[in-house]
Amino acid sequence: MDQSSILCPRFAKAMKMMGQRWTGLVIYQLLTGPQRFCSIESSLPISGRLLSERLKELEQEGIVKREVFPETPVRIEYSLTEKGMALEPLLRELEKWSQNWIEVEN
Amino acid sequence: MDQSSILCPRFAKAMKMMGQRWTGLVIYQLLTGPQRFCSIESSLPISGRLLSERLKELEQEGIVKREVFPETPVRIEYSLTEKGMALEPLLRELEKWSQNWIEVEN
DNA sequence: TTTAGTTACTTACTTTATGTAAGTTAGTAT
DNA sequence: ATACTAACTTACATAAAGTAAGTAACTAAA
Repeated sequence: MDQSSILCPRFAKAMKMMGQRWTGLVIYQLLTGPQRFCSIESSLPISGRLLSERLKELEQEGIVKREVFPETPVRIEYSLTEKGMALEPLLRELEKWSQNWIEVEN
Repeated sequence: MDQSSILCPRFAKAMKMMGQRWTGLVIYQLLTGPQRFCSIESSLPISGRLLSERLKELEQEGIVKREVFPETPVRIEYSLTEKGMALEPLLRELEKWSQNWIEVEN
């Protein structure tokens, strides 16, 4: 478990983030536009507990922006920052790959 | 936890795979060419236990190919299949994104 | 002919992450 | 007061990951 070749720390960090359950799908969902908590929650098979956790992490990374609208009941919108938007090509590549190489069923 | 919009099952499956710890890094490492177990193990901070598990999963998905050379001691080489190679653009996108948007330290 | 060395794994066990469900907070509306 | 809503939290069970030691098959050295 000692590394002989050095992994680029930026790349390793990005991998650690994207290689976390739900992160990619949450960002993918936000590519369709700003959305509130319950909307993301119902578009993915993720629980509120984890969605809350992931959104917090993504906000800290500067990938997601959280905006509070003091309406009734309160509306909170999540959207992608420029850094988050920059992930679109990556997600489109995964989309393409999955269309070309994954068959469903199992 | 009910989905109102339907997630494409191919994309969801690809996400589940790539959004697993180490999967992306193992494939990234194999992009540099066929390699044996101990070589991958020492190039990433992954343990033998998990590397063995991931390689088995990737082999089952048809992303990685395992070849046994009955030398002394036995040599086993892992390489990417065509399906695995097709993930290169995706990994290059992540590489680019990380160079542009991630700063190291923390 | 014991002893040690090599690669490629397994097994056993601990810690961390995730899944599930119920509960909380703040602000109306009835 | 009671109920309703959105957005979370908390508590607890299960699954996945981390760590370290062990195994199998073979060779090479003492």
